Amino acid sequence: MSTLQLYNTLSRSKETFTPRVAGKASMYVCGPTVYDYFHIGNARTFSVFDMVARWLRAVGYEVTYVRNITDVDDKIMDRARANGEDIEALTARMIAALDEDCARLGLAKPDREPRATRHIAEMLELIAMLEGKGLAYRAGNGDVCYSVRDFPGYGKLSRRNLDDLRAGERVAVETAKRDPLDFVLWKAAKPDEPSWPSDFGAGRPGWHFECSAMSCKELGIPFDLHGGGWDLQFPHHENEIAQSEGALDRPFVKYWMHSAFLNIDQEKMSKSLGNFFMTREVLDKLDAVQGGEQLRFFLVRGHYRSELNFSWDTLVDAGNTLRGFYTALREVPPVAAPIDWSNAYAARFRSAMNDDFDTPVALAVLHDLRGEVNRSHSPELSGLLKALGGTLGFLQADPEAFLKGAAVAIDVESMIAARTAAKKAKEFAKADAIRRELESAGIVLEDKPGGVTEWRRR
RNA sequence: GGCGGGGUGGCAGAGUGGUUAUGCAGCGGCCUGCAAAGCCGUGUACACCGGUUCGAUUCCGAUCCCCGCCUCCA
Repeated sequence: MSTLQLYNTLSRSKETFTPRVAGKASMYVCGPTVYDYFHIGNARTFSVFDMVARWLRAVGYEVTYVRNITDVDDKIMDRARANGEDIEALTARMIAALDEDCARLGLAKPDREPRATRHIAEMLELIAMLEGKGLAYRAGNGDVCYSVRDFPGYGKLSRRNLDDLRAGERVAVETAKRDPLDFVLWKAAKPDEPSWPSDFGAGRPGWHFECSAMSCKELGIPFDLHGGGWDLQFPHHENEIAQSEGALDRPFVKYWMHSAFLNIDQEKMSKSLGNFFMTREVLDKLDAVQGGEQLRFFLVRGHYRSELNFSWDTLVDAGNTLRGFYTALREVPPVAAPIDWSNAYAARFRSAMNDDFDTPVALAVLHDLRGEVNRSHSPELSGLLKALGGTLGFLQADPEAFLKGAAVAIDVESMIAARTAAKKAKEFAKADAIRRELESAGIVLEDKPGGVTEWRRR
C-alpha cells in the first residue's frame, strides 16, 4: 500500500491523493503579510507544508510549491507610517527577514513566492470577469465588492450557512455593501496610500482576492493542494473559492489542508495576551547550530491537525530527542544509498506518512530504527535512518557538528588532553575536576574505547 | 446564538473493541576508574456517569471541563 491518503477539509474525510496531472503535485499555501517578522504560529504552518512538499517529493511527485507574499495591506501601511518608513523599504526588509528565518529553520524554499503587488493586472482581469457574471458590484464608496449571496456554493468549505453567520453583529455594518458578508475585492484609493489605476478607479486589491489571483495565475485551476492555518478556513479560503470558481466556472482546489494552531499555555497566541513569540526571537535563544532543526522538529513531530502547545520545556524535549538521533548517526557513520522501500522500517515509515502525514507514528518508526542502529552498528541501517529523516528534512547535518553545537570560548581540546594525562597518571580527582569544569560550561565528555574522548553540548 | 476541535501515564504525543505506541524525564542493571553515550529492564494512562458487548480508553447517550472560528488572524 503506497497510496497517499490525506484529509480533505472540503469533504471532512481522508481521500486518496489523485493529482490533476499524474505524477505532478501543485500546492499553494497562504504566506505571510510582510509587516513584521513572522511568529512561531506561522512557523508551524510553514513547517507543516514544508514537510508535505518534501514527502510528496519523496514518494515521487514532481511538486510545484507556491507560497505567496502579501505586500500590500492595511497592516503594512499602518506599520510603515508608525515607523516613519517607506512601504517599499518595510516590505523589502521583512521579505529579507522572512528568507533569513526560513533558512534558519531549515525550510526548503518554495518554488515560487509571488508578490501581490506584482499581480495587479491579473487581479483586475479576474474582477472584471466577476463583474461580468454579476458576482461583483461597485459599492457606493468606490470599492468593488463580491456579492456573496450570488455564489451558490458559498460556505461549502467551512460548512457555514449564510443565514447563520449574522455578519455585522459584532462589527458596525458597512452600509456600502449590499450584504454585510460581502467582501471587498478592490479598495478605492485613499490619499497617501499606494494605488493602481484601473477601470474601477484607482485602488488596491482586497486581501482575500490576492490569493485567488496568484494561485490561479501560478498554478492554473483546479490545482491539487491548498494549505493554510485552520483559522483561514473562514472567511479567507471560503472567499477564495467564491472568487476563483465564480470567475472561472471550474473547481478551484482538489484538496484543502489546514494545519492546527500552535498555542501558548493552552491559549491562542495573541498580542493582547502578551504571549506572542516571533520565530527569530525563539531561534535567538536556542543554540545557533541546533536551534533551527530543533524548533522545526518540535513543530512537525505532532500531527499537523492536532493543536500543539509551545513551551520552552517541550522545546528542550524535542532537542533531546533529536540529539539521540544524531548520537546514533555519529556512532555509526551512515552509508548513503537510495531508500529501499521494501525494508521493513522504510515500509512502516512510508505507510505512516502516507496515512495523512502521520509524523508521530513515522517518528516512532525512526526511533525503532535508531535502536537497531545502536545495537547492530550497521552503516546501512544508519544510512537508512538518515535517508528517512531526510525525506522530512531532518538529520542531514554533520552529527559531530550538530552535537558540538555553537562555538565555545573554552579550549576544550587542551582540557581534554590535560584530563587524559591525569587519567593516565591515575589522578582521577584531577581528571574529574576538569570534567566538572567543562560540564559547568555545558560541555559533556564521553570516553570512548581506545582512550579517545569525545565531547558534545549538554 | 451558529459551527467546530479536544480531555491519554511526570511532561510531550499516537493509536486501537480484547495483545508494547513512541519520545523526553525518572528509577534499576550491564558497561565505565567514576561518568557520559549505548544496551537491557522498569510505570495496573486513557475526564466523569450510564449503556451496548463475552470484553471499551476505543462504539452509543448524558454530565463536567478546556479551546477555536463566526471580525484582521497561521
